Amino acid sequence: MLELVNFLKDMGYIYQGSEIYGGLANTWDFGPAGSLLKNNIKDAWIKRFIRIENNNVLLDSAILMNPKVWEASGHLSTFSDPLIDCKKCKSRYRADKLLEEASIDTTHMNNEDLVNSIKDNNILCPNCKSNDFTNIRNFNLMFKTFQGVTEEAKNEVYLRPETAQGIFTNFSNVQRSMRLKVPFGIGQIGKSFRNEITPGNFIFRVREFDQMELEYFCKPGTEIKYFNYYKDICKEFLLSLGLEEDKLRLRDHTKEELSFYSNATTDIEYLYPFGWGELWGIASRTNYDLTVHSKASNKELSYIDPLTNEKYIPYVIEPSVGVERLFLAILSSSYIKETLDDGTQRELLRLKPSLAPYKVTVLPLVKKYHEDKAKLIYKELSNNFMCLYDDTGSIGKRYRRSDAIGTPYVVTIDDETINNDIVTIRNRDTMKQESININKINEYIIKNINL
RNA sequence: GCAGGCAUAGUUUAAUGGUUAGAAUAUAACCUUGCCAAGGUUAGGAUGCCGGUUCGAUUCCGGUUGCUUGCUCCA
Repeated sequence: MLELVNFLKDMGYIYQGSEIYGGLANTWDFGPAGSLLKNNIKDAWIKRFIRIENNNVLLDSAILMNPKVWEASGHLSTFSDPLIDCKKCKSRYRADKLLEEASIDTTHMNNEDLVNSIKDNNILCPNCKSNDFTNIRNFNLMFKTFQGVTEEAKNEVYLRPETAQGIFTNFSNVQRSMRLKVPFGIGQIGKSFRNEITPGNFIFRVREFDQMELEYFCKPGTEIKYFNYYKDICKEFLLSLGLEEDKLRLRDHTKEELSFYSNATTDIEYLYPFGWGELWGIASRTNYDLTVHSKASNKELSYIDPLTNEKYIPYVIEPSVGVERLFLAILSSSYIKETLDDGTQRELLRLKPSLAPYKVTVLPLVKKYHEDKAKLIYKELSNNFMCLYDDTGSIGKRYRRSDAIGTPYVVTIDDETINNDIVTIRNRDTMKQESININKINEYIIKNINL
């Protein structure tokens, strides 16, 4: 993992956030190569879940929303933990967890009840066995900020902890303006923010992250069919991005584990360098979200079937994946240490060509003879792909550098190019070289890259 | 948030209470080279940050920040 982090920094993929000021915990910046890869991942998702699935559409809703949204969705109350500290040994616990461990039902308790119950039942600190606890402090996972010029409570707003609520609140707008018939889906890619207690594992758990969420609305009773359908295409999508089948597993949530609003949830997990971790959550959320928003806003959020005139609140299937987690999974599986014939090792990224930040590296075989022509070809190819130009060091070194950053093709310009317009193009995966006319380069690459 | 460990060029590292902190690799320039990390010359680049002890601190002490292992937690 540490090797990968260093390598990614070296290749311009990921740097630590605010590095020159000593960093800021768990923030990461995506460099030139990383930001291109991130965009390619998002493009691939849009292609598969919005373009190819014909009845799905895209949305880009605001990060800041009316606080009533979070009240209605339950995030203000249930998205927070009641934390208490032991005054003696400074250990920190969740008050409800402490009581539940003593088999006490906390379902309807507020903070005051929890404190009293801990006292009444003489619950001891599991660490030092004392019974001297602080009061409960609510730790809400949502970031709070202020809208407007004064920091008054009435202007409090939250950074969204998920993109989904922007979809639910726009359900009617989207359905009517695009004249959509159930079943249909609304997808969104955007930043979400969670003030996690314990972030870590590089970019796996961060406080600021990109989500790619789809809410697929369907008729009640058909949700399991679509739930299974999306489980399949999510997995198929991951395989198409180059993840290994034996590093993926589907894990169904048990009844106890299921969120209160869900009747089925499956996590697709990936075997990261640090172990198995959740990559993609696919949840059947019933009609919970639209129902609570309909009640809280006093707006009709149901759908009338145009054929049967049946009126219902649609059920929803939600496949939700974090871009950073997918990014890390893709890089983990493409990062390869290869031992060469002479015994030396090299590191490279064997990225799928469609995801590679740069598609072609253009090299003049000898700088002083071939530079002008090479630059001309580089400029021409840049009309169609992200390209890199490299004229420093030996030709072999430049081939290797191109491989390291994950570029699938190298075009080399030599005397043949100057005299006859013939270049050498080399494929990283097959290591095969071909001589082709400069007019055929575009065609050659498009043919081999599934854009 | 608690407890422990760690912190020297981009990376891997050496050394030291006292002269200019040494190397490898990477990077850049020039020469050479005509298809897979060749060679030569040269250049830039480091003791995380703040404070204390001391004539003098990268070294000792305290704090802080970051990383890391365990605990806690992850609707």
